[in-house]
Amino acid sequence: MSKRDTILEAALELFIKQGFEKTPTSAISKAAGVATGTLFHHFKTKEELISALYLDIKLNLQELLITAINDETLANPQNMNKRFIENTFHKVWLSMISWALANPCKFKFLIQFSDSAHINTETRERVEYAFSEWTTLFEKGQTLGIYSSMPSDLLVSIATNHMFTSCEYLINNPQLWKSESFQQALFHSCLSQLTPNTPNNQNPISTNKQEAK
Amino acid sequence: MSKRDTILEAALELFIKQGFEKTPTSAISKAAGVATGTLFHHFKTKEELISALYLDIKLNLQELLITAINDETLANPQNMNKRFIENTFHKVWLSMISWALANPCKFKFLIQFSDSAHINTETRERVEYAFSEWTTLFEKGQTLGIYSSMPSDLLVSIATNHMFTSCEYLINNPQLWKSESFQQALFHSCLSQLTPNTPNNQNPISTNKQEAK
DNA sequence: ACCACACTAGACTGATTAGTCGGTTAGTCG
DNA sequence: CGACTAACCGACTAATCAGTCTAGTGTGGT
Repeated sequence: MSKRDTILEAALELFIKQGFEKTPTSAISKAAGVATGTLFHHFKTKEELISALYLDIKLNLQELLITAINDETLANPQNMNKRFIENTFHKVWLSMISWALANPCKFKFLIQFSDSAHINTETRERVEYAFSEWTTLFEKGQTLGIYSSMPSDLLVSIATNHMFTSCEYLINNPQLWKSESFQQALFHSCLSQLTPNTPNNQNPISTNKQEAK
Repeated sequence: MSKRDTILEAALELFIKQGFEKTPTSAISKAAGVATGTLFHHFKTKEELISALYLDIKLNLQELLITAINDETLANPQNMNKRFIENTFHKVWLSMISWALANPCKFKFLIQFSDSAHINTETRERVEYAFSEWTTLFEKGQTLGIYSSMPSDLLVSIATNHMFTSCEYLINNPQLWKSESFQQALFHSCLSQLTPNTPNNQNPISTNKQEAK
């Protein structure tokens, strides 16, 4: 592994344990087993190191989610139907949680520092483009009536945050993920917050399926 | 207003704008219009200032939510029925959002720093007791079958995060809150993610799989 | 008038830390 | 080989910042 990656890895671990402030660059280089000079050879400033780490992680995740969306799109060319949207959404959901469970440190980093003032706007913007595909998916779903008519960016936030919450919980309780019925319940929870407020799912007595359109 | 409060207010504003690290105590005292000595007279260390600010804000919010729960409890002595749970939940939800809209800075502070390593465990624990009432409410709802049977602490996390997400969105789009139908849709969204997975609103993806466990 | 005390002030200091610099090593290519 | 370059090293420095110290100030009690 390159020294650059070793430094990033050491930084990630220290940052989520102590935060940016309480992690001097000296501690990072020491943990990575390199000299201060090496660290500053690869990253001009501490801020650049933080940005690089953020980008590394965020791009890694975004690529995964984009892949999930595109795979589904390719598998289903006439992609404006209900079934397609539902499948894609489920696939993204699954990718997200699997990634978090496989990369708990990276996930924690995002949770802890996505809102942080240390990540500057420019860095953040270099990565947000991926959300457009995600937003498009919701807007398609809205025109088909399977999602609530609230603003689509709100739907995106709600869905994303539900996933984040789920991931956080699963990292602390990984055994739950083995249960098929739990997975279903969790996905149902995520999905149902996006569905419109129809009489149907407000009143459990009715047995009619909703066949909108 | 006491100098102590002036300092806390200035600190709050600077912290959410720049983060803890980039806000030296000198900047805080300057913004508050007091001398360094005064700041350190009221707070022994910078850390203590941060903790005090966190506690101030968090206790303020917790008290509000507890009040919302208790008011409802007093108004409805035989409190084990479905209607009561629903009303209480709605009241808490409303209190939370109203508070965030009325105190956007405090709200942002919580969002940004609740997970931060700067808030030590001890400080955090001094405040978490309030969640027990909240958890109890969900457990009652579960025994009545109106909430999903997922772990109750997961339900609490999911509900809380939904509210936080909603608040964040509303702070940036306050005009939406004026619409009665939007409020209803948003509340429906928050509530429905907690409801059990009945055949009625079950998602089609899981229907072809074995449900028994 | 006088004291006691909580509060205020801001220059100062010791410690820490981001980042530099001059020099060494390791790899590459003609 | 020899010349060039990128990666690496760690002692050093300039700057910053948390927290101290000493010296007031205003107020209320006696």
